Amino acid sequence: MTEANLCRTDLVAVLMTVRDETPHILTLRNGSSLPAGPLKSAHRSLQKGLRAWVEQQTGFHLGHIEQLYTFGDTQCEDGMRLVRISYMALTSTSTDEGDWRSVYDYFPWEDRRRGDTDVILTQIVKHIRKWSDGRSDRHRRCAIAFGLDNHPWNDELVLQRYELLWEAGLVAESHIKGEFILHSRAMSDDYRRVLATAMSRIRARIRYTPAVFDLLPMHFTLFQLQQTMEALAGRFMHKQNFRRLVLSQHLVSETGSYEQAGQGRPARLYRFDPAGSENCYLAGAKLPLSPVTLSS
Amino acid sequence: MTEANLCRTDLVAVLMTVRDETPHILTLRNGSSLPAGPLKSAHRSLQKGLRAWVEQQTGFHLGHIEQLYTFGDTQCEDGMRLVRISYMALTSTSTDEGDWRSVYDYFPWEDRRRGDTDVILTQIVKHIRKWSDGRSDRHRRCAIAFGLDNHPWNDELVLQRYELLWEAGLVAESHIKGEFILHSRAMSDDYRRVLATAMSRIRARIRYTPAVFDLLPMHFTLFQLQQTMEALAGRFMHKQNFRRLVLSQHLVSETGSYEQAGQGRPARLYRFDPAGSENCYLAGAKLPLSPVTLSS
DNA sequence: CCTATATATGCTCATGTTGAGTATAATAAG
DNA sequence: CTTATTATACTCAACATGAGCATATATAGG
Repeated sequence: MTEANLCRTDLVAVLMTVRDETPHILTLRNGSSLPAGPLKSAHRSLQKGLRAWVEQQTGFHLGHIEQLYTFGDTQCEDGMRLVRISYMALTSTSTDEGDWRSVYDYFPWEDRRRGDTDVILTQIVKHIRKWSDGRSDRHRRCAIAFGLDNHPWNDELVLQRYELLWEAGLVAESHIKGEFILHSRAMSDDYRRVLATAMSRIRARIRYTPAVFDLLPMHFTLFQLQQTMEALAGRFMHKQNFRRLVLSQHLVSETGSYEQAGQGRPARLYRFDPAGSENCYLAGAKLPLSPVTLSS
Repeated sequence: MTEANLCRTDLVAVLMTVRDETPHILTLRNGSSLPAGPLKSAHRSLQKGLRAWVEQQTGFHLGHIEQLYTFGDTQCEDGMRLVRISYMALTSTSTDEGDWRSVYDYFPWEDRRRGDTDVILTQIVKHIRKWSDGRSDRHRRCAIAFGLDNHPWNDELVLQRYELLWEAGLVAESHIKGEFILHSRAMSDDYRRVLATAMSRIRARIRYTPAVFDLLPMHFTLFQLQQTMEALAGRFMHKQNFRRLVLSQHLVSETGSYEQAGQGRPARLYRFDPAGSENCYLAGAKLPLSPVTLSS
């Protein structure tokens, strides 16, 4: 009964930072792999183990760490199952060391800030429509994922989009060989799916947790904050409204000093204010709850 | 280097349903354990393996299945690490078979619909204030988790609350022996933490995915839907506004028939409408994004 | 010094969403 | 017929959001 539950277990890390207004990840083997290694039993929790392992290997200080997903689909040569536990870790440390690559090399269709992304998407739509032709379930999934038929573009659906492209044979990793492969960087061992999971997760996280601040220096301008959000979301935001939103939540407080002037009026510098972070529900519980209060 | 990554791997399932306006879970060993078993290598993906395993063991049809978290803290007798991959599964099948128990037996403080929950919470606050006395970080965590100091009660923080109680030595499973233990049902092997994770997750899920409908029969009234949500959230909702919200999202469509009248005016019966489910962001992306549309 | 340009910041306003009710409709029980 | 009970419809103030205009403060070039 219990002889079958021995598995090889690996940790996989998506180490993310934002530089040059673009999210970057640490890669290995010429961009085709993510940092991964066997689970050592030295640490009490997996999370602590991962932190220690990555910090030791890379020398970076890690901010927010989050477990993503545990994959068990892979079979080893020896017939044993390989379980891979994936994590996302954020860092603001930017070094030239290590092979950092833009996330959008792997998902060019996810950066809606570039004007030419529409060209890629038009291409995708053409092929994916062919794949979903006559299958209403596929058609609906595509419409929702890619924002067709009056559906809005939902930037959090990175994983759904990647899986559709995989199913339709439009990426190199796919199990079927389509006659057309999208121009984008591939990865081995399904690591690109792990990366898609990470992007979905971070795009969701920045909305209602203060996770972005782990990607910023101690002091920053509101526009730097905005640009970091934009880099992750792959979308432009309305500058004045972004200010209003952030300031109204008291997520940041003024440092009193100003940015080293470049062009134009110098911007105020702010720091993250943890005291306001519990209000960081930019989105949030919109159920029509009746109020509940407890007298402390 | 690779000799250390052999682990025992177990699947753990939180099988949830709602009956009698209360969320229930399937338990074992007199309520002290959850269904768990070794990972068999028969199935291609973990998710499919779990579904087959639970459906075979229990005979229930499972709706929404979701991976919760992978725990690696446990050490076996033989020195090998035990990795436990936990899942939540929803079912609307209600049978008398199996040892189903109310979730609120394990977390009485989470059901804010009962008037006497305030008594429990007052008790908790008394002890937890003592524990956090003079430690501002602890004080802040408690305030946010338990809705003190003008913080609103956030029903999604089930796990945070449980972990605080655990740290403070107020639950039986705790590593430290407090002089006071809260009246609530305990579990072995940290299963209660898994359950807390599941409750946190489902309370988040019902807000912006149509997961609730997996807990309802095919046809239902709006008030049944509301009561199911209330059971999970542990909160009462405003009836008229709940209707408005659900109907405005086109999440349901009328069946044309009416409930078998009990008291009062008979209620219309509805069914879930998957066509509207992509609008199920009751909460959602409230970033001030600039609009993006793609001409299909 | 004056002007053009660039950026930051402040403010307005129409529209939509939410919280908290009041009002009305349709049934059962007495 | 009256009352109790539940379902459903509608109102209204407060607040949040999307979109844009207006002003402030810097640099660069004449």
